[in-house]
Amino acid sequence: MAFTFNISPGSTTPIYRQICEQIRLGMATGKLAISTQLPSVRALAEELVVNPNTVARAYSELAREGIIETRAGRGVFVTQKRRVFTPEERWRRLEPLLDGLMSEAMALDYTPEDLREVFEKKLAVWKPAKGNQ
Amino acid sequence: MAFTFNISPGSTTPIYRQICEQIRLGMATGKLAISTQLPSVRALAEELVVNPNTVARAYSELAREGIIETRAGRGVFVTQKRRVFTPEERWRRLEPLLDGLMSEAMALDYTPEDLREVFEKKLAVWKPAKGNQ
Amino acid sequence: MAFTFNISPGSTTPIYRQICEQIRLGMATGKLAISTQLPSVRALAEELVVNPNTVARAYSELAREGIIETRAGRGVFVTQKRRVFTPEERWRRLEPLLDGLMSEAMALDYTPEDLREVFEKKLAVWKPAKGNQ
Amino acid sequence: MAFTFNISPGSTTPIYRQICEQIRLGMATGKLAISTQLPSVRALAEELVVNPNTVARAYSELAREGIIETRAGRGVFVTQKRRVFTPEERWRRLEPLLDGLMSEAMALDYTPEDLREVFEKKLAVWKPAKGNQ
DNA sequence: GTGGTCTAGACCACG
DNA sequence: GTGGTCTAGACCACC
Repeated sequence: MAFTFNISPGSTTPIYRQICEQIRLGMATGKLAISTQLPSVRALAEELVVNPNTVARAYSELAREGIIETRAGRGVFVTQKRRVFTPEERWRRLEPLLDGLMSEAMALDYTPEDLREVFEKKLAVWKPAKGNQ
Repeated sequence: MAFTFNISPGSTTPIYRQICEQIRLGMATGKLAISTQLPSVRALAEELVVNPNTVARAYSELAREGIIETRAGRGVFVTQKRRVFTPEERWRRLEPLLDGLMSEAMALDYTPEDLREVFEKKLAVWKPAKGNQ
Repeated sequence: MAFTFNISPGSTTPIYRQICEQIRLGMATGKLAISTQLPSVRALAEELVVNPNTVARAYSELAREGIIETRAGRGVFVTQKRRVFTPEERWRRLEPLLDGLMSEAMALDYTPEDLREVFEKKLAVWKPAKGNQ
Repeated sequence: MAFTFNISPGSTTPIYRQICEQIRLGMATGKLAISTQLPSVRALAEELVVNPNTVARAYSELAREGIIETRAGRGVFVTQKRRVFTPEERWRRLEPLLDGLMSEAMALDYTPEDLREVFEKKLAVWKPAKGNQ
């Protein structure tokens, strides 16, 4: 499998979250199909040169969301995604990120138009996800 | 009172950051005009039932962004926004928030269309900022 | 030890700022190379006999300037310097220091020639910075 | 007398210090000759729209340095400047400002050449002082 | 009265 | 172990 991870240890976002994002992005873009096997915690940790605990945390996060499944003794696999949040729960989680984005954008003097532009650009990267869900 | 704050101490986003966001939103929507005096550190701390240091931190953050001005012994004032950061730095600060938003939205099963919709709704709230700066 | 700090708690300049200056000087003179790890907040606090918060404040100041990088759980590292501020902002921050210097020098009866001499002497100490950034 | 003050209340440098600087600069450039009478505390406070205490503090600072003299019931006058500091004392006061300047300049990514240039420019403004001391 | 700095010590997220 | 956040309360400079 040709899936490669891209982690920047110096970023402000935690490494375990970056790993989560990479896997979600991989699924979204179709690079990680359902039932694909992911590298083991140990293997991925070695590949990314990070602490195995960090990888384990990322996997457990994804497992809690039903995105991946660890089958005892067999490995970690991408699974059909289940919808586990209520609409209220989803909004409760998303809204602060949206507020944070707007607030920071305003502080940085982005115009609404500029912000929309970069938003759409980013969205285009994620969009291929749709067909896969 | 002309401006009321709304803080949730249990949130994952730090209190000082929530204060920053509230003030930026107030400015963006025109509720806080230029040269308006903000509540004193101690007064706001009492109102929000938080430590004065927490408020002070929020204020100093905003001051560094050039959004407010603190005059020793006189108080804190809303000021004409200055452009402080280079374009590269602005993007460097905004992009991770955008990535985080996309990633979380996808994890929550938002479709790109849903996400765009809530984005535009939020943007409309902030947009009045433009004419006021 | 590769780098020693020199703090005077009785000075008019805040301790956290003295720490910043020491580190910037270290980098400027090449004693602190890029990707060098700095002492941990707690370790440096103990060494200087100051409160950990004071050290943390100095570090966060430098991080905001793009001079160092703090990686959660791993430590603080010297980083490649980024240009963070707009030219206007840079001058806005430098000019008052220059004015203060001139004013104080004149109050102390320094002649322009004397002042230039000590200026050049100090500049020579900092100058090695250039090749290192 | 045509001497006018120029105070910015929003600056980071305290107002009383700005007043001191203005008067020193006035003397330096010859606009305030020896024996010139300065405005009274009350009058200057009104002119600058600041607290009279602030003006009083500036005057007392200058008086302590022997730059001005308040003659009971007659007013405040510019006087021959006396040298009141030992060489060590002078250096002890000047050096931290010089260090702060260098450190900030380095943090802002000024090259030594750039810094020298703006230093010389500022010095040129102060230079006329020489003939007057 | 105002904000700025510092200390002391707690809790949490991250690796 | 690391840094980030918050609280509590002190002292000082400024107005």
